[in-house]
Amino acid sequence: MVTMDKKALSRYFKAFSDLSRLTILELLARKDLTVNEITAQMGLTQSAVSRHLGILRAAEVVEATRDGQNVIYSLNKEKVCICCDDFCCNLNVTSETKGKKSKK
Amino acid sequence: MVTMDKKALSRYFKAFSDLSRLTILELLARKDLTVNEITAQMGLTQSAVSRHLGILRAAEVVEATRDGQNVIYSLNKEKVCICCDDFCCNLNVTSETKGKKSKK
DNA sequence: TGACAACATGCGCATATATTCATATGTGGA
DNA sequence: TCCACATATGAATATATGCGCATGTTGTCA
Repeated sequence: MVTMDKKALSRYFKAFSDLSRLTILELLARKDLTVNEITAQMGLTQSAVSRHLGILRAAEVVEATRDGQNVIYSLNKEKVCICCDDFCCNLNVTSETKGKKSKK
Repeated sequence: MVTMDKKALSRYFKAFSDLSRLTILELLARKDLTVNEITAQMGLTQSAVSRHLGILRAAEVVEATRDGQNVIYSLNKEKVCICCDDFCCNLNVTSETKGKKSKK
C-alpha cells in the first residue's frame, strides 16, 4: 500500500510548498495549458514559470507534451492522490480517522 | 469544504518537505514523545530537533503539552487529514478519481 | 536558593531556493 | 536557409533554510 519512501514524499511536498507552484497546479487542475498561457496568468517571468514547471515535472506531478512550438502541461492527478494517500498511510491517518478527534 | 487558503497549504507542505520532519512525524504517529526521546532516535542535535518541532508546531501539525520538565509532542492527525483533503479538493482530485486514469 | 535537567533560541555558517537577465534550443513558416 | 515564436537553461543575486554551538528559559528537587 505504501509505495513511496520518505525521500520521494519529501520531493513531492517540496514541489507543493511554493505559492507559485500551488497556483500553477490550480490552473492546471482546470485545464491543460501552455507555458505562455500559465505565464500570462501569473506575476512572473516566463523563465521563472518554466523553472517551476521543471520542478513539478521532476516530481512527476505534471506532464509535458509538445504540440508544435508549444508545450502543453497537464496535471497528473493520480500522482497527487497517491502522494497524499501514502503520506496519510505512513502516519496512520486514514479516512476512518477523519472528523474524529484523535483518540489520545 | 475548502477551508485553507494557498498560503496555509504552502506552510503545511513546507513543514512536510523536510526529511527530518517527516521522520519526526512518523515517530509521533506511533506514540507521543518528548523532545529528548525524539532526539535520541534521530541523528541530530537537540537544538535542531527543537527547531523542527517549532516549525511543525507553527504549522499546527503537532501539539506540545508541558509535563513537568518535559514537553510532550503529539501528532495532530486531524490537521494532516484536512490539509491533504483540502489540497486534493482544490485540485479536483477526489476519492472517486483514485485509481482511474485521468479522463484527459 | 542553588544545582541540574529538559527544552527553546540567538548567532553564524554553509547550502538550497526563487528570481531575473541573457542566451540557447527547438519548431514551424516564408 | 533565415526568421520569429515558444520554451528551457546558464550565470548571477537575494533570500530562505538547516545545522551546530553556546546560551537563555523553565521546571524539579534538595
